[in-house]
Amino acid sequence: MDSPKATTTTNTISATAATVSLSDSPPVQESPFSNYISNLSPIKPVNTAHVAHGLLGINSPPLVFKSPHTASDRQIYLLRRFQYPQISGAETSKIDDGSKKAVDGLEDMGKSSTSLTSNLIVDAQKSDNVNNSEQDQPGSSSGCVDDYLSDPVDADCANSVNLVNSNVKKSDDALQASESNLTDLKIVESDDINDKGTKGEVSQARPEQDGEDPKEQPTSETKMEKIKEDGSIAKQPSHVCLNFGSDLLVDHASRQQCYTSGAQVAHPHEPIQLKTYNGSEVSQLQRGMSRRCLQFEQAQQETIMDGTYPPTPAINLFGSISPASSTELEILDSSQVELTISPYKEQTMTAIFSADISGKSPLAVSKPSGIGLHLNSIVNTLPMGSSASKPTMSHHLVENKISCSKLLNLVERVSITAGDRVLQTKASLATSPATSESFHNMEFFNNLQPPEQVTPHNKRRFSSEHAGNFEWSPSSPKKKRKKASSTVGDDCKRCNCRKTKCLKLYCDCFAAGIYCAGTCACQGCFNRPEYDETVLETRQQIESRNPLAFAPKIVQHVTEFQAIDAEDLGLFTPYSGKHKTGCNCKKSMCVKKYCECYQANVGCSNACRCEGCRNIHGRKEEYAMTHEIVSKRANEENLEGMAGEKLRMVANNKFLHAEPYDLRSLTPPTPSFEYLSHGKDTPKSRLLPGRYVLSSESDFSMLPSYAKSSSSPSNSHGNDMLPNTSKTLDMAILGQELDYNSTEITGQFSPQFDGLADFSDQTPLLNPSPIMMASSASSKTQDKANVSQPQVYPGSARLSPGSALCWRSSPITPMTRLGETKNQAQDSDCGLCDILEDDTPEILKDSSAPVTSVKSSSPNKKRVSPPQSHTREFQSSSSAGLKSGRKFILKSVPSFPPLTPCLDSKDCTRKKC
DNA sequence: GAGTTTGAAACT
DNA sequence: CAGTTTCAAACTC
Repeated sequence: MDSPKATTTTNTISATAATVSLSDSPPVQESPFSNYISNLSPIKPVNTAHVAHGLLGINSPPLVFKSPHTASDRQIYLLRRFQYPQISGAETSKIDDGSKKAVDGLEDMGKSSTSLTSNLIVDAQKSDNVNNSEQDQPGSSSGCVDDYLSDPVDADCANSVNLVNSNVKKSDDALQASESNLTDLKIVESDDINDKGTKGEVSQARPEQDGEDPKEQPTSETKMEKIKEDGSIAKQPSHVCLNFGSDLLVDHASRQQCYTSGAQVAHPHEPIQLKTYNGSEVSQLQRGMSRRCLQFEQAQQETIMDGTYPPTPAINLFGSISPASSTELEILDSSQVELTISPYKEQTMTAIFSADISGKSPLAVSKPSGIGLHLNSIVNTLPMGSSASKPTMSHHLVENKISCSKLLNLVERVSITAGDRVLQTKASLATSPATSESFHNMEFFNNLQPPEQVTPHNKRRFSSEHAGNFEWSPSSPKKKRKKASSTVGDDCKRCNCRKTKCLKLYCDCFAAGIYCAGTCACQGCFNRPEYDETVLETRQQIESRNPLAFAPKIVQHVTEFQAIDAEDLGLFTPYSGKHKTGCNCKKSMCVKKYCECYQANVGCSNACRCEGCRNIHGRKEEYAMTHEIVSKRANEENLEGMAGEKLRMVANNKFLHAEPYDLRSLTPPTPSFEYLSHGKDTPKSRLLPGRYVLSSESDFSMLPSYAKSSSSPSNSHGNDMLPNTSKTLDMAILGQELDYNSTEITGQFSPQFDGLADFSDQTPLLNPSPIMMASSASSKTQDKANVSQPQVYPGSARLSPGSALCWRSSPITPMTRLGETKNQAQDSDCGLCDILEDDTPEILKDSSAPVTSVKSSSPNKKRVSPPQSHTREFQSSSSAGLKSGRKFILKSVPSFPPLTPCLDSKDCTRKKC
């Protein structure tokens, strides 16, 4: 290394970077150094502006639209040049003349970028998602260098991306090539530094980097490090971002990156947008990080695009997909992701992001095609293989969270919200703080993915559908065949349809509102984005016949939390969920996957017409029993008027998430427990509790995916009142429900509960995620689950409101609904109630009304009227009242006394009875 | 991997 | 609404 030169150059560079950062982030370090540098380089101001552009640019279709940024970019570019030479070491002098040499630098950049990209690509390939995104981009911009030139910002981004990727991924090769790239990297770093300036603390970078990328740096990194040191800025951020991006596929990655700043992959398109949004918001938290992410992402995209794989090669993953479509899809996904992410992430994050996302979404919205997010599938998957689906979700979440936490300290929040898994993942990450986050992320992903092969999943999820069917169909029929197994990791379903063209409910994908993916072995599949119209039409037809056709079959009572925990523990908590329509098994005795209840890990309920039911998750008989018991309790409690108090409590928002847990623990004592214990398996005991006490919880859990987020908002209403919260959640969750609910509500819990629930499901939630976001992304635990699921769909659903794919999520107007949801709170409540009914109906219904089948009894009405009135009074604002009525009763028992005392007393009383 | 079984979805 | 057929997954060998 040219120590002297390098140092000087580095200093200058760092100074410039610092200045830039300063401009961006006012408070950033103003060391004499930076000042000096600032004085030296007039460019600084430009950079700052530039940065801003970059961020902004990110928002918009990233790479593709470069022109706008040119001016600022160029300036940056110049800076880069400076850095570039510096980085190279030999060319320190260039730094000063960087502007002059800009052209050369660009060329070099291009080369380096290409080399880097190639390297990166390799690494990226590791992270399929990243690659995919990148590839897509390439298609758009064939010439990296040119692109850079045209858009300095992009170039920077690309460079940064490359650097980041290299660092993060440790694709050593990339780094080597990066010498030339180093300049780029430096530029990026400078940006990072700027960001870091504020985040100096966060930057763990160096150590990590060094450790991570011993190879990489030979020159560039070392220089970079020096620069960073000089600037006292850590490079890590960039690295982090890279890492995240890679892991996260397109959407998630980008978003995550922004948030976490760690995402390696950075999906060119979406990520950028995300970053921009995030950046703006995040800026508050950590401007530097966000910016970096954004820039990096862009850069990556561009670099990827430009660099090595520009056009065709990139196609590898998505190649089949049309670039435009892919981009659009990605965008959509990103939007979705954002939504989902937000929920996953902490509320704070979510709140901010959600807002941003919403803003972004528009962009994404551009494309309705997307879609596919399979709320249904998700829902189904959760129950089915909660573990499987969750993992994926958790992964994303975790990743996102992780990055965020590190950067934003969101981790804690995440950990809280997230289930054990998240925590674990975080822990793992945390464990090796020194190591680059990217590493962690990488490892993390690897670990996570391995089981199910993240790449495929991710692909599906992210760009999923797009790529999916097209070229990917590598999956052997077996895979497809094994939905269950397949579902494991992915939430995605695989079908093997031959005659239905995947346009009937026979097709799991279609039924789940998801487009068939490449992993599907279907023949003559029309369930693809390409045939959106056909799909939508078909869906409409089916829905016309059966409005609930696409509604989730299973209403979950169990909270995701439970599921997650159970999974972690190896326990399977079953679910308090139940099959809406019930099964009709005659030979399988509900102990095989032929039985939808069993398949969903749900016990059979009154709705089932099965013969010789032996469902380990809960027998039909038991269900009835528990139902009765519950109903009785509820009635008693209701009578007591506990509900009223509880409602008040809820209003206070005192009880919230915690309660559910507590309730669970508490609830056990309740008769239901006993019953359950009888029931079948120990697990049941839990289940039952979940159903009863949890009813509220269960609601959460069920809703969680969608509603959970809402729960947070609902919190205000009063989480404590499980019912209330559940209601609110439900509301939020089911945008559709809201609509339906409203109608139903008016009707007061008309017997349609099932229908309602179904509606919620059916009606495309628009996007649970959006709802979640809007509602409140707060619910932590739920958020996780929710997030995971939502993420998948959100994008697809959103874009194509019409797209039935998302119907559950009700992609249609998630955002609007959100707002609506609140207003419609009442409606939502109804919807919630419906859901709840489905979920809790048993209990609640029983409690409130006869144990018999929900529909027949229309339990809602019974209870609802009285309690509702109360609830309404209390919570005039929200419609929760209706549901609250039911739930209140149930919940009231546990929640009240919160818990122990009351429960005990109650239990005792009950037992006595 | 092929064939059978099963139950939901679709049809009449 | 009930019965039958069709379908694809789940299961078995």
